[in-house]
Amino acid sequence: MKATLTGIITEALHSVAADGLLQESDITVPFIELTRDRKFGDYATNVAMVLASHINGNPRQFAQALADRILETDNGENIDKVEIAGPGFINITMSGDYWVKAVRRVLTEGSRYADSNTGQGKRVQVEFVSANPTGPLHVGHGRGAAMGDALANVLEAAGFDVQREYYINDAGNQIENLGQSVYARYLELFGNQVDFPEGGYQGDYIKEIADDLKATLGDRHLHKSHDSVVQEISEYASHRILADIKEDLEQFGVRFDRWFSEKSLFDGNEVKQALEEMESRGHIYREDDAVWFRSTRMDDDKDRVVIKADGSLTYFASDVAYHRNKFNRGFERVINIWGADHHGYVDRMKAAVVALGKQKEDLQILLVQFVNLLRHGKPVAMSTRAGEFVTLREVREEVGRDAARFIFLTRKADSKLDFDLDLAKERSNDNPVFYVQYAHARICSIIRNAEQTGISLPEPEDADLAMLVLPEEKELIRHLAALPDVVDGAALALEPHRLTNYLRDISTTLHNYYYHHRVLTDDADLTTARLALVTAVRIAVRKALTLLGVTAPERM
RNA sequence: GCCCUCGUAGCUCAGUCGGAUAGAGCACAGGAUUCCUAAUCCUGGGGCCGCAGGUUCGAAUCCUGCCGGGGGCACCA
Repeated sequence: MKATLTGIITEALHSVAADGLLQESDITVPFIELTRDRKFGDYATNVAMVLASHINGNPRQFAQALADRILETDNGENIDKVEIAGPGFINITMSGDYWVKAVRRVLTEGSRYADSNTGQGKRVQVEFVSANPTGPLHVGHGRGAAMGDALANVLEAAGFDVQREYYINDAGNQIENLGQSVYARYLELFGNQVDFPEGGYQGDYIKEIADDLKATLGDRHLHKSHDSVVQEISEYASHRILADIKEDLEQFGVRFDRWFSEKSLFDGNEVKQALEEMESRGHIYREDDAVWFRSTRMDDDKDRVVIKADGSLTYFASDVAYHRNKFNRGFERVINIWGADHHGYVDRMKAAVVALGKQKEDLQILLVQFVNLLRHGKPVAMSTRAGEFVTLREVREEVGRDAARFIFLTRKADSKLDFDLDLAKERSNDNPVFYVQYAHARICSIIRNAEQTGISLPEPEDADLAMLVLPEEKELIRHLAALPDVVDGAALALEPHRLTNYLRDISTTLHNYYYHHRVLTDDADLTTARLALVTAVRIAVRKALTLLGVTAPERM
């Protein structure tokens, strides 16, 4: 809806420029915001002040001239009133007709409401979770999963062509380490005394895998050579863990378009090709028997080794190959969601992307901060090393998928998150998930009651929406009209948490309205209008919840 | 030591491209239900936006320095 206003103001600016008050070339897209205080009207723009340095005379005078043109341009169609305030704000009050159209649009567009073409079909890849298949997903991965999935949804709604990908680190030493760990536990099951590998995986799940190995294969592995056994067990264990990860993510409502294997990069010789490309572009040198990437040229702290002195490749080398592969697949933008512990990796990865001929901005890296789990108000101790951690599965089974996803998305990625397990389970207004879902269920309940008494949901054009004159109704409509901007903003800023804030706000407004006014009244026309309004609110709430990957229950 | 990041109400946090009197939830205090779900609503107190400079008509927001929390600094994965 704001687009209408943007168009009007832009046209008015050109008109003012034609009068000689402004250079045509100084015109930019005007910034318009929904006012936070109704006494400033519905929308406000600061263009007059922004352009202050380009005009003769003071901003207020310029604002007045522009205000006149705005009214002229609109010709009474959408705008009621334009006022100049403060240092040169232009406050605009929209007409009742404008708001009627806003509601009607929600009803007409339904689940497509708030979708936009901002992304213009640009191909974007979102890579997230990508946990090593060496252990179960923990809570931190859950936050990354919720974040990546919601972000992908939001980008899709904003008109981007999105692909969701999980990168499987199935080629490194950690897989071997996993195999060694399982092998050690396996030997123990046959009474053999073994030294558990240093830095091996400690969790109970390792013993479970060893148990299963014994159950299915008996002592077969006891008699093979150490190396071949470890390789076999590594593969078995990592496949099994990956299957569990996939199962977890599915239960969590997160799906991927592609599971990309690191090993495939080696099999396809792509790591070597990537390094050759970097070399041909002049970013590689040799020193101390190792091969280096001159990443300092691209703002990194220090140069990075890609081939070690012993001839083996670094983990970073395959990451370079992976990112080269991504861009070769035609993605214009690549977004990685990493745990905050990968912080130190950002600069070198961006350097690599630049070295491969892309722009620094083509790769965006979102660092997701740690989750601080609380039980009875106290932090739950976690240590991945010692195998003491709360898994995503445990949290999901305890608090439910909706609560977990919603809470993970209440904060922006780079701030730490307190996750109160007790609160997440609570069925009270303290629990934001229930609060929002209840708003949706409440509307559904009203609609059910209406249908039971023979009132059917109105068609958008049948309701006389001009009857919605209460301040609370106007507030609801303003929230409805804001959703497209919230979705676009969340997509462009990569901040899905804006939607959780939005949901809380519109839910508060709905609960307030519900408490003070009845939807189903004795006045048939008024009832129809109010039913149309709450139906529109239901559409908006459901849309926002869906983008976050949270269900919108019809009854609770 | 160097780099990144955060610092906003007692607590947890929003704050859109730099705008008008900085917002919300929790907690605390008080109140609301003959009627569509009380999993709800209303009212209230609460602030040196870490500190100091700078840029600007205007700074929580941008720049510099300092203080404090967190993270990162491998020929580890």
